[in-house]
Formats: sequence, C-alpha cells, structure tokens
Amino acid sequence: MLKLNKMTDYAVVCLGMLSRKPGYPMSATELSKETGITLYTVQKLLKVIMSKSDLISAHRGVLGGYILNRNSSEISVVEIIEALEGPITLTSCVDNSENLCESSDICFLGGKWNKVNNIIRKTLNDISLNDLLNFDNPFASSGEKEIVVNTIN
Amino acid sequence: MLKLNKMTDYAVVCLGMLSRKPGYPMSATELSKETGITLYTVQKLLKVIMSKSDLISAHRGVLGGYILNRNSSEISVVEIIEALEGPITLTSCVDNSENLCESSDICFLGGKWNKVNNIIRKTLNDISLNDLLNFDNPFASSGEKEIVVNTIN
DNA sequence: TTAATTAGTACTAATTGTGTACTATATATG
DNA sequence: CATATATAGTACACAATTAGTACTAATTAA
Repeated sequence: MLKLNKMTDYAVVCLGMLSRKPGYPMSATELSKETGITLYTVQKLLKVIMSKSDLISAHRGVLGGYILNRNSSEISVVEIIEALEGPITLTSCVDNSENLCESSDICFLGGKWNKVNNIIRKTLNDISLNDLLNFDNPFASSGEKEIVVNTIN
Repeated sequence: MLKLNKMTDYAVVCLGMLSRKPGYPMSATELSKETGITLYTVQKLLKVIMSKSDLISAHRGVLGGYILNRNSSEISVVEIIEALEGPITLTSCVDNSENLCESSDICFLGGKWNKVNNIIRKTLNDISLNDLLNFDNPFASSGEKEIVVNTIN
C-alpha cells in the first residue's frame, strides 16, 4: 500500500511541536503531553530520528530534551520520511533498493519505476515541514508558495 | 513504507504485455509464460483487476483470455495502483481513509496530509501506462511529454 | 546525591503482503 | 454433446512489516 508509517505521521506532529519553541529543548514527556501520543512512542521515534538524521539535537539530564536543528521551512518532508522509513523505493526495481529486482532478465520495464520514484521523491522534497504546518494559512509563507511540478522527460 | 505492493508491479507488467496485442485476448497462462511471473500470481492479479476496475475484459473458455479495454496512453498509473491496493491514503488522517484519525481532537495538523496526498495522487495520475512502458524512448509519445507539476496552494 | 532525561535494545501482538490451492462456471471446437 | 481450456470465487498458510510496550544503561542540572 502506498502509505506512510504511523511513526512518520507522529514524527511530523512532534517535530512540528518542537518548531514552536526554536532553541528551547522539549522533553519526550512534554511532547507526549502536548501531542497526545503515548510516551513510549514519542521516545522511540525521537531516538530513531536522532540516529537516522540530523534534524534534531538531544540534551540529557534535567531540563534536557530535543531541539530542532533547523527552521521548519528548511526541513523537507522527504527528510522526515526517510529518517523513519529509509529511502523511498516504490518498487524493488528502483536504484537505491536493497533487494534487486529478481526478474530483471525477463521484465521489459527496465527500471522505469525509477523515474516515477524520482518524480514522487522530488515532489515530496519540495514540501517543507513548515508547508505541512501551515497549508491553509495564506499568511504563513511569504506570498504564494508554488511547488514546481516535475516532468517525466 | 512508501512502497507499492509487488502485485501492483506485476500488474503493470501484465497490462503492458496485454497492450502489445490490442483487441486480442491473452490468457493467464500466456501472460505467465511471457512475463515469467508465476501462473497463480498472474491469475490472482487479473481477477483482482477484473473485480476492482474496468481496465480489462475477460473471456472464458478455449481461446479466451483478457483484453485491455483502453489504449495504454489512456490508462493512468493511479488506476492500476488503486485497483490493486485501494485508494491512496498516505496517512489515516486523509479524507477517503476508512480509519479516521483517532486523535483529531488534539492533533494540530488538521488534515494537512490531505493536500500532500492530493499532490501525490495528481502526480501519479499524470503518468500513463504508456509513459511507464516508454519512458526512455523519445519517439514513444508525440513530442516531449510534460507532466504538469502540481502546486501546494 | 538525586531526579530527570536520553540511548540502546529487545520483545510481543497486530496488520499486511505473498504465494499457493481448490472448486465452480463458462465456452470454443471437434 | 463431450472435452479441453479458461476465468471466477474463495480460502489459507507463511512471511514480512508495523506498532506498541518494556527494561536497563548512561548522562547531567541542580
């Protein structure tokens, strides 16, 4: 199914919450209370984000927590998705896929999913966390935000 | 994971094969031999496509088989995907999703995944089966094929 | 020293995906 | 009309992935 993990969805919510207090750490406990996501889940996803990306910084101990490293408008949705789910590979016939297409000798598609994959990735890359937080707010970004649509050829 | 089912991949291969003989039925057995996909799998996916879309017609009995109802350039990748996987819903917070977002009362995203979902769907909708079959062939479609890129706002 | 906090790891249950199998029904052809 | 060839419908077992929970270790501000 063309579907994101719940974890990814939760991550966007948590990172969005972090973006409200730039520079100030929020603990997993705080994030859990603010978002309604269970503490275990928040802890887990923040640990994953820490180990798979440079989106956040962690500070241990009392008054510790996590800080968003960049402005939400500088963070692409793809970065969040790939931190939690690994590289986007629509099918196993895609370049960065680990399991190579086992029937490449007979299949006449010849890696054409690759192009589709790139288009999807590019499309998502053009969407920032900030976009996601402010989609309906016309005053959010400076003027009309336009996502460049990517061509097949 | 943002990934298509193998079935969907197989379906594209089979439908692509059917598009080579417009108007002439190909049986599941033939398709299996031509594509290398196991017979059981071919049978299954064609049955699913039959019941979930109007992409193909079936003819029973000797000399029977399946026929592609439309030209490959008139078939969108989305139709194939949704025939095999159901509607595209990136997260459970998306309109056509069956399981409503259970934390909509606390989540501040307020259905913003919807927009992303629409953009992805639109992008895929602009790609035809024919595009997928001929991505690298400049003589395939009439002139340069351009996919209109979809804006966020 | 203590309480708060992240890091690392591990496990179970639920969900989804994949492949296979069987029986019923339809049909062209000799 | 008998037969071989096809699709239709359904069901199931196994594998892979996801989701949720839990525990222990290491770090740090006060």
